[in-house]
Amino acid sequence: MARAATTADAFNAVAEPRRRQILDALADGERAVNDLVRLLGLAQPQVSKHLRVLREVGAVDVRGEGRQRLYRLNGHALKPIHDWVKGYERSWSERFDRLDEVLEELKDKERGDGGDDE
Amino acid sequence: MARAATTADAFNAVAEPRRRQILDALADGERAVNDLVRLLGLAQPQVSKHLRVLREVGAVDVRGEGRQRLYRLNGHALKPIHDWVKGYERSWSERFDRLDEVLEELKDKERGDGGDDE
DNA sequence: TTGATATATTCCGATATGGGTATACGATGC
DNA sequence: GCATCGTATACCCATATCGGAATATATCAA
Repeated sequence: MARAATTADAFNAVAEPRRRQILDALADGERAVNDLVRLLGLAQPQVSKHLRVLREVGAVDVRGEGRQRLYRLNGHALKPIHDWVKGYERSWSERFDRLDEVLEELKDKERGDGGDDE
Repeated sequence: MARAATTADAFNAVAEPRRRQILDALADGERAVNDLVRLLGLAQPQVSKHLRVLREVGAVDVRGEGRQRLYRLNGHALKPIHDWVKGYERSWSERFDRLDEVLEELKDKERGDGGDDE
């Protein structure tokens, strides 16, 4: 138990730049493995291995077509990432800066009125 | 060159569940290390190490206060993640489903007219 | 059947990683 | 100065992971 599993979820799958490249390449449609090999300039086994990881977290689907294996993006698996990181959007979005100020003011007011719990 | 660097960017920093927990814990304000230790139920050295990674990718800032080290969230470092994953939002958002249909129709039409390249 | 093409799997070696434990370092208090 | 608290670092170990090369598997062609 020296190291927690890593490639088991979308966050880890996507932590690898090559895998993000693969997903990006699949963004505009299905692609065969060799197609990706050419696009990414990686060795074929490496690509297959990355695709396996992406498959295991559900980020891509496969479909056999003759001797080819066509991979297709399944962005649904990325939703958890989006959901998580969205919570931090306020940290960089000016749109939220103003909102934060307002919330602060409200909190102050509540405290002044009769805020108690917590 | 057997393995690419991993913890060097925000994607990797955040791939580790504990580190996400730490960020989540910092969401509502500065916290001292021991505070996080208690909150996460991890050993102190582990927490310090995770904090180091988060610091190195800029996801947290530190401030010395007496013998304490107060860590504060810096969500700005997470923006690249948000930006990247946002591009895939259409994959799960129904709001985009209809748009995709329309685009498909347009593509079909173009092909019928005089589509050629690729 | 044999051969070629497309892809997946296996084995290997190098390295990064995370947890555990001990220890070093810095600030504070006595 | 010495003890203590809060935190960071060093060291070790087990394992995961990546890339590379070789090989296995599947499909199609002749």
